[in-house]
Amino acid sequence: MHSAEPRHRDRRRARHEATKQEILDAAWAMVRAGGLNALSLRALAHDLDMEPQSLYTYFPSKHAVYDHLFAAGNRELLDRFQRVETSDDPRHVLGQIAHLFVSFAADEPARYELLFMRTVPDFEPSPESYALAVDVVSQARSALAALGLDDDADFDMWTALVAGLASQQLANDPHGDRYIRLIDDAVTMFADHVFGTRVPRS
Amino acid sequence: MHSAEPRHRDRRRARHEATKQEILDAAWAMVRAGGLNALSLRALAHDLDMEPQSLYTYFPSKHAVYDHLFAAGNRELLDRFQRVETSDDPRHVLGQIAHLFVSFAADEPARYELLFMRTVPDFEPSPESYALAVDVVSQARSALAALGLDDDADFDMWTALVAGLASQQLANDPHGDRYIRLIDDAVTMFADHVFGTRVPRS
DNA sequence: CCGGTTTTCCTGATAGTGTTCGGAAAACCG
DNA sequence: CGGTTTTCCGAACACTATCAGGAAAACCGG
Repeated sequence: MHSAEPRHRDRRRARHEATKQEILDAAWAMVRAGGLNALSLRALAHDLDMEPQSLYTYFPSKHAVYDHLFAAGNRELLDRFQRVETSDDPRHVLGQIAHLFVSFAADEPARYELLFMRTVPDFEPSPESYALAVDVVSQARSALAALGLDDDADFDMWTALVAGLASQQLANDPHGDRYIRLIDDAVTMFADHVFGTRVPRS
Repeated sequence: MHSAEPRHRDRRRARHEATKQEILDAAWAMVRAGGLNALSLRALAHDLDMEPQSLYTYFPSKHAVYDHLFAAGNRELLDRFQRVETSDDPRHVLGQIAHLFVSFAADEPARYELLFMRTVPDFEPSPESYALAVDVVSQARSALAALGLDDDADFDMWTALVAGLASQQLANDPHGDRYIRLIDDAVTMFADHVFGTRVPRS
């Protein structure tokens, strides 16, 4: 079984993909430094010692760059999901997921905003990238289903709670842990609710 | 006790404020129709049959327009807060607040985004407008305190929960009620948690 | 009604954005 | 070396917010 394409194509593609990655790296750096909307093709080209128009050799538009960042972000999140340890204690699993998610947000606010808030005007992910986002959701959904939570309402409640903690953390205390430290309590609250346990308060 | 300023000043100010309001109305319409970032000074001026530069007679910048919308939004929200009925049942009060807030978001997504998400690049409210936003928060805080919830952690948990419901509603089902119908359940969950009640599930 | 003051408005220009076109330059490989 | 493909850039377009200066208009006291 051999490739139908000549090898020099591969090498060209390799170079192409290489500089494409350079552009994406520079884009990440720019976005990390100045926020999602600080991404400018002119500044990006300047950082890479080229003219802005040259970027169009690698990406058909600025939104396409965002789209790649979007896809990469979802892959990273999906990857972290895979690392969740299974456990007999549902609360332990829920706690891991919540921490995973809020940490993902706090680690790089811009990335979280790109994936979950509509911070970039008019940006919509491509079908392929959107599929990754759907994967993330279904991953979470099946993780909860494995705990016996197969009701849609329970899932929606869970996502609202966790997303609420994440976005409040970013908005009100981006460098602190004001909402992060509420996570365990939130997990308890949610678990008590869906599993039905007595909750006397000290 | 008479005014120190001559009357013609008042009349000029009146006209000034009148067209200022016209601009804001047109801005609301534009934002309502096409989202927060659809606000363009050129289009705005066109709608009002004037040149874009003339707008600068009434607002020093585009952000100043946003700022007025921001302030008006906060006043509206504050107003709705005032309408909350007092009750012996804390859950009833919490339910009202939650519904109030999520409805406020669902009624006009753009307004909610302006107040609570950072959808407009580089926009920051003026000190006066920000003071209104602080008022909203302290209003909510004292409403919860009146129910015996004077712990900061409880308040943060509450805002995270409600904000999570609101933002998920806007993001995933803007024209439906997928998260709105979870509100009562969310209130129960929160109340059970903070007040410590038994919650067996059917 | 007139004259001076104030307010409003527009013409023209600046600097910035993403993007398209067309051709030159460079890289590549048989 | 020759021909093909890929990469790059100069010029230009359409759009954005905004600034400067002067003309037009509104206003009001005399």
